[in-house]
Amino acid sequence: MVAITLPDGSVRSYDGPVTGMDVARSIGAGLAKAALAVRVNGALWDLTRTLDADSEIAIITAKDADGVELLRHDAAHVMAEAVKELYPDTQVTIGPAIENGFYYDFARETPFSTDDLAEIEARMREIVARDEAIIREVWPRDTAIKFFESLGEAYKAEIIRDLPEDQTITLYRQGTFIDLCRGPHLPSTGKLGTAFKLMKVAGAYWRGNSDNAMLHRIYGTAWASQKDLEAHLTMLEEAEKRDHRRIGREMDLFHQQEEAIGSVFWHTKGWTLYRTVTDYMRRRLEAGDYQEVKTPQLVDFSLWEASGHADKFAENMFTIRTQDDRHLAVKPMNCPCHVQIFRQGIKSYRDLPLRMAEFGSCHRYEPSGALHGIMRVRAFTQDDAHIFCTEDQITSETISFCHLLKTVYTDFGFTDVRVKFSDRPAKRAGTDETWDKAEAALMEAAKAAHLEVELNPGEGAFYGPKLEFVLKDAIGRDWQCGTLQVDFVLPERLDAAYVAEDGAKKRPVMLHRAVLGSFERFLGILIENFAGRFPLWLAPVQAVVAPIVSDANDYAVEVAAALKAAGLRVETDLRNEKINAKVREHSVAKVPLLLVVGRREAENRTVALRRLGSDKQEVLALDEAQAKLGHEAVPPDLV
RNA sequence: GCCGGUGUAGCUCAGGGGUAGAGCAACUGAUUCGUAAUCAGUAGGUCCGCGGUUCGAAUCCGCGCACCGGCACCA
Repeated sequence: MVAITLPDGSVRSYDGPVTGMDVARSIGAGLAKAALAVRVNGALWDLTRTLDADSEIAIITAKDADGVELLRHDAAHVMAEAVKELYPDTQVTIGPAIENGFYYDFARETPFSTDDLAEIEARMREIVARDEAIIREVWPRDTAIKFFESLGEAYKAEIIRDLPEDQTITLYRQGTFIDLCRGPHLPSTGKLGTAFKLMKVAGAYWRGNSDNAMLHRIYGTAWASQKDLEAHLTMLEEAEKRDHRRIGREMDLFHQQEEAIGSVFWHTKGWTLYRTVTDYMRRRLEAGDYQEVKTPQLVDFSLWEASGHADKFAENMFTIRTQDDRHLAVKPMNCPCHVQIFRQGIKSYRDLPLRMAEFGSCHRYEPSGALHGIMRVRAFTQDDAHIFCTEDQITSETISFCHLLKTVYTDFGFTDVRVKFSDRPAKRAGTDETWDKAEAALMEAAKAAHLEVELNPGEGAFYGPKLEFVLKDAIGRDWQCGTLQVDFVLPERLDAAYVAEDGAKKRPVMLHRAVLGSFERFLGILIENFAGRFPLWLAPVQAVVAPIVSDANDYAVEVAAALKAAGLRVETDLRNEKINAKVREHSVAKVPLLLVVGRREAENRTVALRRLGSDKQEVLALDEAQAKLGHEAVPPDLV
């Protein structure tokens, strides 16, 4: 007898061993048809695996997140089968499910072209129609290695060799295709359905290491239903429409050109946005008792050697040999310079915590392939600060930083924030004892700040562990912006010290922190998050006054002056165009407020206000509009 | 940096060994109009750059550059 407990708590008994499929069938034909896999005591299993002990199980269908993930994983296998049928000389490597879809990496001489995708996808649909049973097989390790080698599948053989000795080796067979896989899988290829699409080809290094061979990756997307697939494709189109490079051009915010690769030419409207953000941050920093500084662009290379940055990042620094044979670097970051300011004069424990902020203009020679609009550039400005403090102050400083961060993100409209904890990387400065101390201190501070952190092993900075703050935008994409890093190493290397209560010389701890990251990138994120439709306080042009007839021009100019006096960024549109055209153009230009004035308004000293995104009008007295809109346009920290 | 793709007017794009094309935008003129495109006309090009093939190259070939999508990188 086997007793099976279902998620609702009910228990079913079966004579002898049963499979997940047997249980699903005994519950109902509909469920049996929809079943993709089964969760057994918390682990996902194939439906065909035998349950020979009492278990708690749940039948997984495409309605479960796990079910969709299995679907995507199967899509990868079906794609591999299709590729092997069409191009038998191709080796298969790995092919996991990922967010929204799947990919598979193939090794072959000739890369796939986008034109091949249609053919591969058509073959995948045939394989789904064949409804091949997917069968799990357990193989002895050595036999499996020999088998894959005999097929010429060197990568698969290598994967098995690297698996732990005690790992069960499972292969999955569908039709004539057989693949090494941990599983589980759907019962047959037909269960995959038709809601998938191959998206793009790309290069990818074997095992993610750039020293290894480049494989050819095909990305696809797969969903539980055609409707979900279409919704996803629509979302991608929407994402493309909010591309910051496109909106930057359309709204005349900035441009980039060949003569200054990886740099931004900010146009007046973009720079207005930029200044609005920096002005806001400056006020927040002042309120948080930071002191602002400015440090040199060109710094002798020896300082970067002393800090340890040269060891790791020399190739990514712009350097200069001067006429008098000095070796300078354009600063790639601000921390060593801040330590130089800290070192001026004698610092006492009474000076701590000392919060030193800089809108630090930095240059890094980023690899050409990394550049991306204004999001990843070679010239950028960080909202950087270093907090020099004692070990005892790490917790309280972390708490107040988290407060600042939350306030700022909320003001910019981001409320969904995740936190990652990145600990020691393989290549690092400082002793293990120092790292133990730094990691423990940061973790404790994170707990005290009531943060729920996800572990991100091995991803810390070379000088210390870090918290990374990831925010979610309006269409669900993640952006890593804020960071807080604990550093016991740099103060030592650059000889920063303060005099403690007992008169002894001590090392401060440095907390490296940024809220936005870089202004360039953050503005890119803002542009994409709002799709250019900025909240009033951020909009480069907040209001346009548009007369209907030229008789109202003088009054329009007067209205604009009144709004300007109330602190708004306002333009007039006196062109000899119909009001329809003006409404359309300023709506397309994403101007939040449109004030239309005709003869009626000029006579009554009113304005007809139309807000972006609405086709309704509100007629207000000019005085009233001035007060009301002036109030609405105030940045959130000044309300 | 690596793999693949793209590069034609300000923008979106068509064309393709024989005088460079459209729509929108721009400019000029007319129109004074009540909430998402008024009409007419004019002008606009190193077809990414450099070399090669050819009587002739924007088109074919080679090299380079930039950008786009990934990978790797991200102090």
